[in-house]
Amino acid sequence: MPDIAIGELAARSGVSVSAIHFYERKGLVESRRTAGNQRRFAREALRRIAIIRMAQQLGIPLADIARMFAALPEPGRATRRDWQAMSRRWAADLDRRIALLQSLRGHLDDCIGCGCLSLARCNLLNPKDALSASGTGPVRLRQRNG
Amino acid sequence: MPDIAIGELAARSGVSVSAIHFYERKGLVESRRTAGNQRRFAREALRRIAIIRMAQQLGIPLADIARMFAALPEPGRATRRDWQAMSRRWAADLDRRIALLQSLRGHLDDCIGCGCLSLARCNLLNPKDALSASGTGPVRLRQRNG
DNA sequence: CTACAACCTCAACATAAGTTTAGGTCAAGA
DNA sequence: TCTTGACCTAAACTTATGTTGAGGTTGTAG
Repeated sequence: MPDIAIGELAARSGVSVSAIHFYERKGLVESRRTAGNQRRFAREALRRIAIIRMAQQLGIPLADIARMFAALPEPGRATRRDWQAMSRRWAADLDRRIALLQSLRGHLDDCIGCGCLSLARCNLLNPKDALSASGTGPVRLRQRNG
Repeated sequence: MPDIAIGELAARSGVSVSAIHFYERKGLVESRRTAGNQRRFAREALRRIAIIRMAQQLGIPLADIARMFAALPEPGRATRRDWQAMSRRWAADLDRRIALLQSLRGHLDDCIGCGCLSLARCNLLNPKDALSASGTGPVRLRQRNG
């Protein structure tokens, strides 16, 4: 099974052709060209796109994914260990997100209890408690900013 | 304590003046005007913005928040029960999100195990398993789409 | 009365992640 | 050979969530 055309890659990976063009422009996937200037993708591209989609579900922006990919060794030469490292980093990220959501969820229970009618009483809306030390207003969690 | 000017609202709520302008254009907050055409906000605006920020942390788009607000009774007449209903809906949403991330997290563990070198073996990357019945490619979860 | 900060509107710009459109090329079958 | 579908590029458009800037007004302190 040789390289595949973009249409097939799109069909197999579940993303649109235009999205693949876009990913290529962003350096997320690579292709070689046929004599007639058509793209041909190695099977690796299929995995890359799968990883892109997965990472997006985790809320990771394409730029970050691109950086991760860039940190891999030569294209096509990524070792099992490399992919594992990537997975581990994402797992850690995920854990952080889950923890944040769960903390928020806990506050929301308080909120349901108080009916949110009193700024003074509501734990979630009132920034004047322990959690607000890091900024103005009800800044409780601030995802991805560096 | 009467109505407050936009600068003070910004300072107290922790969002920028331009963001408040923007929220107003989107119908998320309301204001009356002074003789000199300056905005004056009721205290309710403070709570509204707190709620907006909270909801954003939950990943809820402004349009959804606007719809929630629109579903409330007359502005300023929202009852405790109304806010509770809103909180409960958001809590449910949060629960769904948390469940999704956790499922993803579980798959990621498999992925770390397999090193992601084999599309055939990796549970997360391979769409050909039970979870993929609902579309092309590795569509595993599809947040907010209706 | 004069400064100056805070306010106003409107329009343009920014970023992410693509999609759409327009105009042209390539490959394969009838 | 002709047609059709897959492919190519480039640029414009889209949605969300604001920020920035230009140019003008208000309100308050000295």
